[in-house]
Amino acid sequence: MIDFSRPVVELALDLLGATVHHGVTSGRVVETEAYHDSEAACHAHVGLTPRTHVLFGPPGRAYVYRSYGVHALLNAVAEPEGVGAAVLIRALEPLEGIGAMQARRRRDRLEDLCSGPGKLTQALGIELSENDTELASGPIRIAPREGRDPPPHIAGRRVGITKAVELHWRFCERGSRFVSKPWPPGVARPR
DNA sequence: GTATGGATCTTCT
DNA sequence: GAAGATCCATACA
Repeated sequence: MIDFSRPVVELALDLLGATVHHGVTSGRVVETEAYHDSEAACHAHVGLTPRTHVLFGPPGRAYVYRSYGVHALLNAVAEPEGVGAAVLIRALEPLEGIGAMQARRRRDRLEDLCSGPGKLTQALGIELSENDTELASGPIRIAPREGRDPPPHIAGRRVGITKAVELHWRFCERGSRFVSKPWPPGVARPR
């Protein structure tokens, strides 16, 4: 089992290589970002609101919210209840249900299916109604990776934020073709 | 190949 | 009324 109550940066590393299942589709996590209420980029930084109460709730639940009015983004709530923290799942390597993903995404290339936080929710069919569901028993499930240690990875700046950009809380599996872009400055793109 | 702007909605000012 | 943890089509080099 994954211990979602761990410190959020540790959990972000723990989720690299884990598998996300939803319906007939699944994918291997190759990119994550950590968010914590102590830093300004986190939604929970503003405190407890109707939007952020899931982040402050018990660990191991899904926080799904709408981004830019268009996309659903999937997070795993971390740290003990009362702390607002979550790991954003930013990219997956498609494993099962690839035909369904291709149909939902209207794209054929595997690299175009889950290489971004809005893309993977579309590919897996994850919706806002699944906000605040249990990751152990709900529609979205996350299975731990094989092996104890995280795969080789690169830490860098988080993407698409303007606050707390100095924190290197983004983790990419080294060498994966399925991570999102752009790459953070100063990090060579693997191929 | 890079650059730009539109879509569209929840939250907070 | 503005901003935002994004993606994609289009324009141009």
